[in-house]
Amino acid sequence: MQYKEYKSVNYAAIADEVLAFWKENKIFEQSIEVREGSPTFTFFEGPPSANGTPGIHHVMARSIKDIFCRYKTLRGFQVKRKGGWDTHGLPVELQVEKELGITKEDIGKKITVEEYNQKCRETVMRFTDQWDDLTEKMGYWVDLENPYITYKNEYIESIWHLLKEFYNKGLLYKGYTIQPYSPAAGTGLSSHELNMPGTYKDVKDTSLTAQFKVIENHKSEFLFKASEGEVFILAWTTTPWTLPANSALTVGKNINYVLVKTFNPYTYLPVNVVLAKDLIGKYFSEKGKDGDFEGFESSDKKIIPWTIIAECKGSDLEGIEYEQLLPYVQPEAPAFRVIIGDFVTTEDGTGVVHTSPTFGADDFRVAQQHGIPSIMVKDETGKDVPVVDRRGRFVKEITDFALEYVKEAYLTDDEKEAERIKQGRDKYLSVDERIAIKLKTENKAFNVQRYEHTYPHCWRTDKPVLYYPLDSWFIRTTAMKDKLVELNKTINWKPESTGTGRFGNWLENLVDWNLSRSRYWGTPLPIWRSEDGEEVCIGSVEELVNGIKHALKDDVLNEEQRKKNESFIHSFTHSTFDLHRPYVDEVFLVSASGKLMQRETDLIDVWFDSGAMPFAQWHYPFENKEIFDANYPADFISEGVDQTRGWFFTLHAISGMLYDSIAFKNVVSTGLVLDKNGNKMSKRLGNAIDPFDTLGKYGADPTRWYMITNAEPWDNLRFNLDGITEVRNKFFGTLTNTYNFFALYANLDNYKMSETDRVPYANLPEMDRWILSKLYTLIKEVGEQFDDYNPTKAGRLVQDFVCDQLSNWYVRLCRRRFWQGEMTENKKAAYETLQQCLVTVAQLMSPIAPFYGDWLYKSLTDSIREEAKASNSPLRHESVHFTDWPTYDASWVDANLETSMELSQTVSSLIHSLRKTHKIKVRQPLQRILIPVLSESTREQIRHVEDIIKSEVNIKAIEYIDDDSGILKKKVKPNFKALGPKYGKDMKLIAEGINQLSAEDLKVLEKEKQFLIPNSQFLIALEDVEIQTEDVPGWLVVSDKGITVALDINISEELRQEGIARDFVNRIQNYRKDTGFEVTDKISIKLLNNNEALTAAVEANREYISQEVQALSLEVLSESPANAVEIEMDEFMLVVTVEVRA
RNA sequence: GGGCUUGUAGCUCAGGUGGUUAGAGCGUUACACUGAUAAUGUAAAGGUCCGUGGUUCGAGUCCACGCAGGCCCA
Repeated sequence: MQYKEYKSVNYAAIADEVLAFWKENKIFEQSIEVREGSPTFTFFEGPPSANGTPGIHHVMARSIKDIFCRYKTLRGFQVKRKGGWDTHGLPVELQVEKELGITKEDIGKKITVEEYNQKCRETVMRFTDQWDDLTEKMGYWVDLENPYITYKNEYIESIWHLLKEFYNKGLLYKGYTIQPYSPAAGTGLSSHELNMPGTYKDVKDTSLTAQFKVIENHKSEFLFKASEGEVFILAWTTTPWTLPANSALTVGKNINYVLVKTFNPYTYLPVNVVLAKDLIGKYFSEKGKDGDFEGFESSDKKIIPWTIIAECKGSDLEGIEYEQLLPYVQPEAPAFRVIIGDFVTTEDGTGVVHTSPTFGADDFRVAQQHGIPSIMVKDETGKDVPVVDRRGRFVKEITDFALEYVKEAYLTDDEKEAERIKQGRDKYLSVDERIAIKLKTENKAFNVQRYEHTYPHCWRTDKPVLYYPLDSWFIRTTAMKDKLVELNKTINWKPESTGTGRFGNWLENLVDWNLSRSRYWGTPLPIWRSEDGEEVCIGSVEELVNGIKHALKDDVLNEEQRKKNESFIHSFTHSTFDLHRPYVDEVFLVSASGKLMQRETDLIDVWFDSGAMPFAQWHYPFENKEIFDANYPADFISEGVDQTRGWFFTLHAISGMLYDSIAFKNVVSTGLVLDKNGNKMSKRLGNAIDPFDTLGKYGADPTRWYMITNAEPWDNLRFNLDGITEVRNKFFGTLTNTYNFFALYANLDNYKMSETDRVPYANLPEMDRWILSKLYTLIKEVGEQFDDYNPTKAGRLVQDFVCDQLSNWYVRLCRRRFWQGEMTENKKAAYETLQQCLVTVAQLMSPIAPFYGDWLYKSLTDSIREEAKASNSPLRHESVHFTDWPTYDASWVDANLETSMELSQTVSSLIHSLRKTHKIKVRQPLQRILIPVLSESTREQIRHVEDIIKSEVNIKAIEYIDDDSGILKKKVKPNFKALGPKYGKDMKLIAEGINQLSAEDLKVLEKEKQFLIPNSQFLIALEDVEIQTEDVPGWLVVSDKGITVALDINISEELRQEGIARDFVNRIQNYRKDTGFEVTDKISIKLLNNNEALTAAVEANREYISQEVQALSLEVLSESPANAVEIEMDEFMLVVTVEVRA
């Protein structure tokens, strides 16, 4: 037996079987070895974190990665894919804390940093077994023998090298970010701490709407033209103490603003103010609208008149300059202008946001984007500091309020009393209140109110937090923004919108990358600093060790520091050192001027870890320079679209900024895997799908095929197990059936393919040429889709070919060729053609369904492997994954033939439809069909496939009628596409005219190629209409896709008898099968003559019947034969004996 | 609140540059076929193309504004 036959197929079992084969023969390793010396195709693995268990979405994401690596291997590239593990970061820390029952506060108290980090290191790799298992079971080929692991010293050393590069280029600097800060506790608060219950409290604060006086110039001209006198922009704040630090006003680009003429409610001076149109009602009463301006001065001033004198968009206000509101401290660069921000709303205030980059996170970001400086003062060491100190007090430069707490809550009762006496008032007035008073008197306040809102408080001191600038280390991405934007344009994004939209916008609005994290488990920032700002950035372990040695020579260090340094040197010489905290914190260096330098305690953002992987995975530049050079940048990466600002960005930023290169050429950003109802999967909700269960039950191939072909990778996938069942039955079932059909008969015929001895094209039957034409077209299109990184379309093409063309048409129509007669050339051609189709399908599908593809390939070709090896022909490979992608050969493609076959399919379908409506079953032969054809080429195309149509629908003859026959009725339809551009508005008239054309008119049109629509001046051309045939009088007619078919349903006696004979054959065949006869058994039949019509039909078709059922004799008896059985036929009762003849 | 994205049959999805009757598979129903048979074929039913406006002779397709879901960011 050349070909294995399979009774029932379990796709999970196939995967297991093939996996065992892969493992035993190291097929993955070989698939890389066989391409040694070929061009490389580089893939970067975005590392998963192994501290969680894998989910079904990982199967999806990794299938995408796997597909293109396999595809490129087939295309002749060597594809190395190094696996990796992401090991640092907050999730690991949180998990450890949860398991130990501790909080961040306890680190260094209940548990040492050393122990804590040790615990993290153990935890993070806890689930690697599960991950490895999934990787294997889903058929993902990635090198897990030598993965990169981000916590390794080598990895960290590479990162340090990169950081030093940034440092040397002046792109790594110490700045600040705005973070929640508790002056009372003297510490920053994490978002976690801010989210603790009870931190947000309702408080009443003094809110203030300030008037910012606009400077008249060309930008603001339109405001002054519309008004007389001074123009102010109104901005609202609940923290008046931040006003001395104001350096910009932010408006919303699309918000509508108005200029209102009115009076200041405190000074009663005439003013013109700008605010959002939607918020007019908050500041002005309806009574004062368009009120009496003239009489205001002499009135009781209870109703302030106002009127709108101009309107504009926020974008019109951009760039307008204004006078500094509280000019205590001058900025170092031009400030005080209107900028655009996306966080402005019209829910509160005036639709204009007072912007202070030192005391607001949004403010900081938007100011940085627009190059607006912060209001800062120099401290005693010359360092820039904000106008509020770390205890929450104004600095001395804010003269009116020097050294006063900005929040009343920071004062004790005693302090308050002392202040009250100093102020000389009955009651202590807070800084906010006194700023309000000051502004009121200076005609700079438009509205002052007590305002109740919720505000976060420090969970330890219960005092309000400040948003305050805290030290942070940054990478100056803004300096290289243009370059990053330019480089991005050379990346092929799938889908494009992620690249231009989400990623492109992100780059356009770039702010400096904040690297600092105040944590314990991560890559330490390799910067050592002295108290007065001398610093060194360490770029390698060697540098560090040299630095330590140098420090030890000096006498700056104390005894303990020396000891710790020596301890590090000791661990280094014994190769037990660790670049994590706390060890690196215990390294003390000495600056050039002989000052002690300690490490900045920050860790770096874990995203830098993953973005550094192109370099760090190879320990570059300390090792593997050649490998790195050959594998940079990546040809292809793929991750979830949520990584756009994560991994995609960090890869891009590091490569772009340091090496002026993109990090990846092609990127597929994938969507989410949702549950079948479109909800996010989560273990908590219990709607998560277990990947191991799924793979075990359905097999990796149907699972992967379903995920890939159901939705394009970048769309969200609604994951439904029923979908896998469908794919399994429809696609894999059909394909396996087709293979089994091939194997069954090939084995019976003892057929064995040869790669060289093939039936030449000239001798191939039409059917074979057709399916091969389809096959070559398929090869081309599938390749194009894979090249375009669209696996969905590639898979769907393969699926359609297998189900619709190969199985439902080629095999179904060619069945006889396989089972009848001796091994003729025709039969040989059928085997060869089918086998070629199947082998090719195995190749084309193998990137998506790697186990099944290999299984199919091997089932089809194992029997000739030895010969193929000997002759070094294409099928010599043990695995489909070593083969070469089939070459597209246009000479096999016959478009004309493909059209013909489509016509035959259409015509057959039409006749089936007619038969059905008239309840004439296919087994009843009919005499003829009539096909009206309007062109000779159509006639030729149908004639080509006449035999196929005839046998498919069981008719004797096909006749054609054309114009000359005179019986053809034609229908004419307007061709809108052609008419539209010519006539436009007159379309309706013309369409009506065309629909009313008579048969005679049509004739004229066809003859003259043009026609004047009656009662109009519209001269239409032949191509302006579509002419179709409609009716054949006296026949049963149906049309579709421009083809009309008429069926002759007269059943002659002869046809009727043939129909009966076919029915008879059918019953005998069923009987043979039910009784368990072998396919090759010859039989004898005895039939009781109990009906003349039946007997006559049998007699008339004796030869046909005998041949079909392999009867050596067929007797009609007048008496019931011995051991007769009764078989029902539509109108008859067969009484027969059917016996095997020896 | 902002950016990106999705919305077509009960379900999952197709529907270049606008062209008048919007398709496929699954599911449902009916019928047929019967040496691929735990397979296969044919057909029927099933649609406010998310909504509202607009552009156009003509809109599922283009534009605007909404609604609903998703992701990321605030």
